[in-house]
Amino acid sequence: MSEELQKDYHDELNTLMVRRREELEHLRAAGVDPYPHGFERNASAKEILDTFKDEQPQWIVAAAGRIMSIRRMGKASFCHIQDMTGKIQSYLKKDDLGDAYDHFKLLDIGDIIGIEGYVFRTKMGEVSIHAQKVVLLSKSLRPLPVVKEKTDEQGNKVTFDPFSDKELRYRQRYVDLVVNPSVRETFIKRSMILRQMRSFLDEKNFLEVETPALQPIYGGASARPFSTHHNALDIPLYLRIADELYLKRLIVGGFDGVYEIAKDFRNEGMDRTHNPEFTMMELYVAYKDYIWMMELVEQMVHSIAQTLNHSAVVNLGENEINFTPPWQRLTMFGAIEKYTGKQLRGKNETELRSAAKELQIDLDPKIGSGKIIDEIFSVTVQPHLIQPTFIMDYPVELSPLAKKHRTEEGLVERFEGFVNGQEICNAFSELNDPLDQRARFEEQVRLRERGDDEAQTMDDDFLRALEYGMPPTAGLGIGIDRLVMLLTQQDHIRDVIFFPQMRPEK
RNA sequence: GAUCGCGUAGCUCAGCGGUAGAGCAUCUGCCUUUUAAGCAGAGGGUCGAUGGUUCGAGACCAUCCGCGGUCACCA
Repeated sequence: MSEELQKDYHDELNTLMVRRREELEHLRAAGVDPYPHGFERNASAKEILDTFKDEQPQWIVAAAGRIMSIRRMGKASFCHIQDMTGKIQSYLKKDDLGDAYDHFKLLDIGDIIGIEGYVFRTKMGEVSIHAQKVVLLSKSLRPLPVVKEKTDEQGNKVTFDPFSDKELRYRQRYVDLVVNPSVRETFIKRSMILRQMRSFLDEKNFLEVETPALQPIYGGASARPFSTHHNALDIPLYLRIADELYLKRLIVGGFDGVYEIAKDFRNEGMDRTHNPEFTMMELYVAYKDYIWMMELVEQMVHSIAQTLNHSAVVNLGENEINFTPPWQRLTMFGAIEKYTGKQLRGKNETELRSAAKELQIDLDPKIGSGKIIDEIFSVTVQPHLIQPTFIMDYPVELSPLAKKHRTEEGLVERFEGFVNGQEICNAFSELNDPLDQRARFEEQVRLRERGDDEAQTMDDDFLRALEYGMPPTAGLGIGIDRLVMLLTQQDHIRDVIFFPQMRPEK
């Protein structure tokens, strides 16, 4: 490295990084382009390992990837390179490579190289590439965490010094992905889940659409929004907390089935199951109701599980979860009765409060009867809902956008799906009576005035749309991140989001 | 937001008042089928930051920053 460069970097770079910059200069001096423009590959690590047969004629492959380990033995070396499909070993010999072998000696773990050679099996039995050409494709200037693996006598993989610092893993997800193969697998599964969901919905001829993420009036859920400002219009705007009201406008507009997979944003706390931005799938289908929607959810989730694992069963800790339809169906009041012995249907607020007290549930004195029932439900019932279960028919106060129950006074046609004690979807027969909807909004406005800052706001344009007439419609929302957590056995939302929200560094 | 815990070499960690340590990685030498390669040697740190206590602080105290767990709010 030139003295100037060294001086420039000396204060801020550790010796490992200075060292790599020096190697870069040596390679350039030797006429090696450390950042060439491409490399023609014809095999992946996995293909080579899966298809190699010892008795086959010589098979020349060209593979590329990141160097993950090097074992140098004087005039010959072994290294492992890793591509998207896995790792493959390569054997490099001075006799075969000449000058290129000397250049190889300047390479490090983390560099990206291309290797051409024939596939063989080493004395120790590992399928490897006997290199005839090696070319540097990208010189790495930062040391990669070195994670070593060994296979013990029982055939189990033992990992040494895993890259495990959570802060580093999330801030530098690119490193996490390079070094922790299971992380890469989880995100590949996330993609497969989304792909299967789309193909399931597309096959039913539902139309994938896009609606505004920047909204002058936010609605469709009970949550606090992020707010921002549009300079040219000089108006406040909100990041959407849900797509619901826009998608229903599209049903008014004459589409029979629309869905959107999009980010929603909610300005609330973060924990195991909450990230401020998260992915939601919402689906609306004209001329259908919530009973129809339950069957669709069962089928869809089952088809996703099946595609992902070739099985309807997912192992989650001690539980074996079976997604095979039909799922258990319970009404909300029926479920509470099943797990507490108490029948709360038709009880007034005072009676509900005393029931809660008997169950040793502390309640906020401000909340009304709907929320009291919800609270009792989530404490006494929800943890028991391990196998996929639909809970149906919620109190009207909890659901200002859902249609009144066709027979049960005071309830709405709504269901939530629960798996492993967690909610995975929310759906209802959509409220399409414009006068009823206006009254529900007015009730929400009253709640807001009483200090409930999560109550929904009046949306006059949405009401205008309903006044033109919306067909009977079934609607559904599925939190994609939580579904992915379930199907990939991750217990933190951060582990299914590539770049979870973090405080900025420094 | 409240509360508890953590922050030491590139990575994973030990040290808990008395000269900053280990393994891997890195560098030098030897080594042409190794695989946590091996053998011999070497370098590498404002111990998260700032104040304080002390003859002396990585360690004790205070404040701040970052991360994590739990609770609250929520999907």
